[in-house]
Amino acid sequence: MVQLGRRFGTGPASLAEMAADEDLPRAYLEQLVMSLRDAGLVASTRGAHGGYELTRTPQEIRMSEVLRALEGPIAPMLCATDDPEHALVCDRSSRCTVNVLWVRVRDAISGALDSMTLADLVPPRLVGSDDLQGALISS
Amino acid sequence: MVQLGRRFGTGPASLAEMAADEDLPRAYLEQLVMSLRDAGLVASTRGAHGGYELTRTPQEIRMSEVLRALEGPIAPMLCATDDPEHALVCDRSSRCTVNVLWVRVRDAISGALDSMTLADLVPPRLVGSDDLQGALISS
DNA sequence: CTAATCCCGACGAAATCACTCGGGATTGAG
DNA sequence: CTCAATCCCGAGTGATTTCGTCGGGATTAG
Repeated sequence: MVQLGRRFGTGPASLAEMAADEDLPRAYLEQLVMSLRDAGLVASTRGAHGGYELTRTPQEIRMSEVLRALEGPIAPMLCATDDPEHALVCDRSSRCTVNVLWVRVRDAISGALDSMTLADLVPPRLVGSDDLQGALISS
Repeated sequence: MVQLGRRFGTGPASLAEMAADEDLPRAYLEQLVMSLRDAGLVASTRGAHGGYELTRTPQEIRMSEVLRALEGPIAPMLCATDDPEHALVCDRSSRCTVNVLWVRVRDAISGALDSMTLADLVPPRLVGSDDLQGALISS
């Protein structure tokens, strides 16, 4: 996703390119990207010169969305999951008082993940190139 | 630990008792308790009528300590671990910008875990017993 | 002495993770 | 039209972790 964030606006990037850049096996990367596509975070273009690209700007993509797409609902424990669909009541729930702890932990994680967007992780362009002369002063 | 918190001050509890109360296999519970003992959270008494008990009051035991004892250092990823001993720099660290995210997540988890003590999870004694008549009004 | 209890190392089944494999479907370029 | 590039997708694999079992030794109260 950071890859795609960096290339945002320059057209689709193929799996082969990304795999080379990130030094990940192409077939594995494919699986990950399919999850991201299913979640609506990236769009694919099929056929020659196809590839993947973000469906929104990096600023608009919260890391919580990315993580949920890749790893499923945020849930430090089964009894404290994000997703009401998969809410699971364990058979100990009557006696068990620990659930409130996991809910707090989950909310802490969600908060941290919600507070960062993909843009926060896309490495800033290195200064020094001549098209950015005023950048240091103006920012 | 919640078990032991409830029994705090009433002498050691044996594995057999706790296993029955919590409906966990005794042999497995044993492993967990050994970790807690190694971490100094519980003390053991050997021999007949032996067992385990907390070494501090429930109020003095942070849940972060319990979790670290049972699950190891708090680390959503290897590159963002709590414990400087086991700090591991992954071979992608030069290109990878995601580390800051994991550090934030880790700190969020640590914060949540530090903010709760075992006492927060020990179920309050049920009211209605005659030695607590004024409790409802005074609280 | 003996029964209750902790101590401890080894083993095992099931789930998960990171990944591979093989082939089918779609599309742009020549 | 054809072909190469590319996405689509289900199935399989090996390492690791998790949750648990097993068997026996050491210690101590009664």
